[in-house]
Amino acid sequence: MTEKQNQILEAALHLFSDEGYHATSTSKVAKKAHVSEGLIFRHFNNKQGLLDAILEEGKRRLKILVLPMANEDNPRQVIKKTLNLPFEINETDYAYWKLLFKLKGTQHYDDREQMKPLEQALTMAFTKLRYRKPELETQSLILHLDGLLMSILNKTVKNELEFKEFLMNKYHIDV
Amino acid sequence: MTEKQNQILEAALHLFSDEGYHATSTSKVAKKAHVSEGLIFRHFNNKQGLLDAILEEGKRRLKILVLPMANEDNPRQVIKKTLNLPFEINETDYAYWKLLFKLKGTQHYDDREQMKPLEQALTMAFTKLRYRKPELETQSLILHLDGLLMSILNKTVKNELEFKEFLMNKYHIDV
Amino acid sequence: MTEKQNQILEAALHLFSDEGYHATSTSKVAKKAHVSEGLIFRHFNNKQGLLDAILEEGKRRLKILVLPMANEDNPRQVIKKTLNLPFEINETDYAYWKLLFKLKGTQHYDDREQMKPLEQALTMAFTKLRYRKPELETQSLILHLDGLLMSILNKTVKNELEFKEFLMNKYHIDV
Amino acid sequence: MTEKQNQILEAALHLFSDEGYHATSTSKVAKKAHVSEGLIFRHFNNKQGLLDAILEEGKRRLKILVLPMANEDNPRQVIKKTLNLPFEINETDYAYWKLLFKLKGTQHYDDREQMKPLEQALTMAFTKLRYRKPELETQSLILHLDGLLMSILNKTVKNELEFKEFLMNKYHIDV
DNA sequence: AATGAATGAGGGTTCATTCAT
DNA sequence: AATGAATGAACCCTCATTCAT
Repeated sequence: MTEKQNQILEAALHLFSDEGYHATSTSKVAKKAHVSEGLIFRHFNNKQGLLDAILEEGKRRLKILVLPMANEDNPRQVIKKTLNLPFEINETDYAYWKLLFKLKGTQHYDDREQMKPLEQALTMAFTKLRYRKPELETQSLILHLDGLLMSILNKTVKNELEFKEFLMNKYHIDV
Repeated sequence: MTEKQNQILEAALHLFSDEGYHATSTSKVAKKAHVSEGLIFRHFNNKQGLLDAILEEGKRRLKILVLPMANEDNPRQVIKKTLNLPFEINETDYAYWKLLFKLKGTQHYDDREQMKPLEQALTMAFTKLRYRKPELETQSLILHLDGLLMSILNKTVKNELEFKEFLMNKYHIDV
Repeated sequence: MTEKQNQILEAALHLFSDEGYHATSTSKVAKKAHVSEGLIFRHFNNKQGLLDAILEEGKRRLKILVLPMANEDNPRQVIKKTLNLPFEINETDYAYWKLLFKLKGTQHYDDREQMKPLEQALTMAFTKLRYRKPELETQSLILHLDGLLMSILNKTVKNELEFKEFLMNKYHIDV
Repeated sequence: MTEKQNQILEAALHLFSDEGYHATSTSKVAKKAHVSEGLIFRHFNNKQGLLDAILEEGKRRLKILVLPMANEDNPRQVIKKTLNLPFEINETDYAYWKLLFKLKGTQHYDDREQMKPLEQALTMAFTKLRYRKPELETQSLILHLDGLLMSILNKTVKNELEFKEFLMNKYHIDV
């Protein structure tokens, strides 16, 4: 992965995630990456190939993000870390998430595969904590997270900290 | 609103919501609506105008969807109806929601305005039911709903009925 | 067939036949036809479609060119008219022939179909004139014609009239 | 002439002659020659230079092909060898001829220079054989040959052997 | 109101060519 | 000599939009 390839990926990631895939022209990407337009096609074949490369990298990052939960034994810690996730998202991951949400339902990209370990960890945690329906509990928490994340990405959440505390309380977790 | 105008709006709604605004050309819309391309511009000025008209209609529908909750006095009924919302979505509204989710973060369309009545109704309900933090409870429920709706629109929900029951139980509501 | 469509076809015919299909850009065609580039694609779908339309018209013209021979009973007249063909080619047909020769071996365009009537007429004529091997005689004459035509199109023939007379003599035909 | 230069020339020859000069990209040539694209330009300056080199080699080969006729004293042998020419073309020369026919009328390449010796030999032969118009006879035979060659290159000749015999007979030559 | 021909800007992509290594 | 990254112009084509009818 050369320097210029990274510039292209970075520029494309931000443009795609801000304005959308179809609304972003390859020439805009080239300009933002300070690179000739032709270079994009030399390295990624075509625009879709560029998107694919970005999504592949996104998968990698998502896997890493989910790792701490999968490796955690303490059930309350699993839930706590999960709830913390949307609030501790960093600059670059931020863009990946935004892009993923935008592509949902159009591109054939399935993030559930990456989510599997998280689901399993959560179900295990809820089981240990003797919740009555651990699978549904997991499903519910993940949907909650999805909505929350989307809301954070669109900057429509006001009282972040207070709300996080509230969620923790719901699952009887000390902050 | 003439017959042809409706054909255009309908065609555009489904194309925009399925493939996305930028991925849909006005010529595709015209073809699907069995109408000349020029007519779109006569009636809606430009492509953005077409989208605006659709969103306006979406607002109207959203308002109607939210009405039953705003008019309900019984707090448990408010919550119940709210939770039922994503499971009872009809064919056409379906497309509107999908479109709205796709536009989130790009188009300057604020659906919170339409959601206000629902928020108020829920906060009122949670207050009546003596929840400790009614506002946060409302926020949480709405995020939950958002995630759920998105998941339904992308057809990634399996056990719909069971899950609905589970949610109702969370809020101590009989089905 | 509108006026502008004709302008496009004409411009393309001459450019394709002078410089070659691949060496001619659609923008050059548009410029020469005093027409916007987009119009080419509206009317002919794509560049290949433009070529196809030209070839179709070429077929039509070729058919007409061959008609007099097919309808002639007098065998010597058949041969005479055939030999006259390459010398009496008009301005526009000229371009068609040139194009056809350039496409030979690349494009899947078979002009033999159009040549069939000529072949039959010639074979009939040679039979009537009691040539020993009429089919081979026909084949030979047509190849001769091909070479001659190609040479004329490339302007490498000097003594046209004298040469025509010579050919006529070969087949014992009075000029 | 290094090994790689030859690979390039060979690859280019076949691609140019099969698909045409303009339809063949330098990258395709590089790939087929198992050579980097840059090398083409180091050795041949530019694409046109590559074509020129091929044509130069073609001239050389044409000269050799024509040599036996120029050196032949027996007039019937001159004609016989000439008529045999298109039927005995070898694999590589095949490609050269095909390319030459494709370039006719576009590139400024004059093969008549190379044909001169053949023309002279033929004219001499026809003179010796007391044909009435040796020059025209030569011209006719060469055109015939051209048409025949083109037809062979495009694989539209069926009964090669029979036809060759027929031609020989025309010039009273025993096979 | 409605059509569809026509436009010109911009789309993604390929091209011949250059340059640092 | 040889590579392959990099360029920018040009390629074919699609787009939103306008206009005459």
